[in-house]
Amino acid sequence: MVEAEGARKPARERILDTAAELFYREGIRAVGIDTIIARSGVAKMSLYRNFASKDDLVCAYLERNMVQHAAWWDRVTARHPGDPRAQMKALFTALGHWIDHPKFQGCPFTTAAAELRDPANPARAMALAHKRMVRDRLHALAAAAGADDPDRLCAQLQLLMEGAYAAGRALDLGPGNEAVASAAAALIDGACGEGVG
Amino acid sequence: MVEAEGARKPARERILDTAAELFYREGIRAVGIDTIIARSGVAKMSLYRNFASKDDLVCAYLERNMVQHAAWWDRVTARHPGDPRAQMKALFTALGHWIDHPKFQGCPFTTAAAELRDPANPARAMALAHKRMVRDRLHALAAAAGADDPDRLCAQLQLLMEGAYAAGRALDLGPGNEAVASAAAALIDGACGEGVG
DNA sequence: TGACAATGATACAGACCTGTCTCTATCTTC
DNA sequence: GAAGATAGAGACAGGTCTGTATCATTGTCA
Repeated sequence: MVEAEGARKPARERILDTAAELFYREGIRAVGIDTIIARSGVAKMSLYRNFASKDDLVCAYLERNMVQHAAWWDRVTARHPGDPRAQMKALFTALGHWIDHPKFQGCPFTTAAAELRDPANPARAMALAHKRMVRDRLHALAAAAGADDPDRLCAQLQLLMEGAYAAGRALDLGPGNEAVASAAAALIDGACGEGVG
Repeated sequence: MVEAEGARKPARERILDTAAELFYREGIRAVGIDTIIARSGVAKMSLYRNFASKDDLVCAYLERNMVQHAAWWDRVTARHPGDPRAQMKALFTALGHWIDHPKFQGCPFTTAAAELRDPANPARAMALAHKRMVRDRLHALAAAAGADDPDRLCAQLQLLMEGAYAAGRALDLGPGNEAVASAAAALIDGACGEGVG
């Protein structure tokens, strides 16, 4: 049950690691199965024994990203227990830092939805479901912070969040972190009353 | 020199019309040459006689979108001559309406950049150049409106703009127009002083 | 009528992509 | 050592994609 430290990872993990890196950096459609197996040093049949299809692998990639995103969210908000206003601001400050990271390539879910337009695609459905989950968590924070209109603040903040992802990926807007955090603070303070900071 | 009204459009225009519709609705990589020629009722050689390659056709598609976008921008700002603050607000109000249109599928430039990751791709370069042009126009408006920090306001507004494009395309955020316009107004008024409306 | 340009139709080459099949090698567990 | 699970190697089928080549057709203008 205990994995030895130096042991080689099982094929499934190596495939998923490689696929995640390539899908994120180069795009889902741009990365073929052959590239993934070559880069992960795995036989093609090992891939198809672990994943039913490329679509299935893409779903596993998004699934893992959802877990990582939820952990990131929890980690950031945990720094301000019981203070939803500070939690929201901290999320956008952290987002501003993240989009400046050299490996940043935009939101993997937004990108996946942009690449996979077929409404029947399960990976697309996962991406949209993730966005709804983010909206719900944002809405809960907005309501807990006592916003005059939680619906409006939630929508405004999600617009800002998507904008930060898009701007950080494709644009050269300079250091975007300051604009992200300051815009979020302006919207939050405007919606919750200036009283508490 | 005068085109007859009922005359059939030349092949080049028919190809570009069809390609623009399909590229925008279904994505660039998802639409093949064969689909474009079948839908536009054109021979394959007519396409390759007018465009050197698919990449060239994609560039022509983006080029035409740049012209249309500039015309849209001019049309909206012309409604408030000499009033840069009202011009900025009007742009975001119009953007909010546009993203609710049933045919809206996001920003064609952002989507193109998401689909075409190769830095050497000329279409990608065009998309990024367009974003820089938008930034410059926004910055000019922010400065003319007397913003305390035009750089910051410009960056904030472009984040919001990209967010509106992303949210309208892939998400079901409900009527986003109100959130777009209200967030823009809050940021603009906060940066320019509440005095003038 | 005849020349010329633009266009349609269609076959084809070469590359790439997903997914399957077969055979072999290794590793664990008894 | 034997059995069974896991994985590597590589050929292959069937489809799609871009781009080229060939030949027939239409429309225009003189």
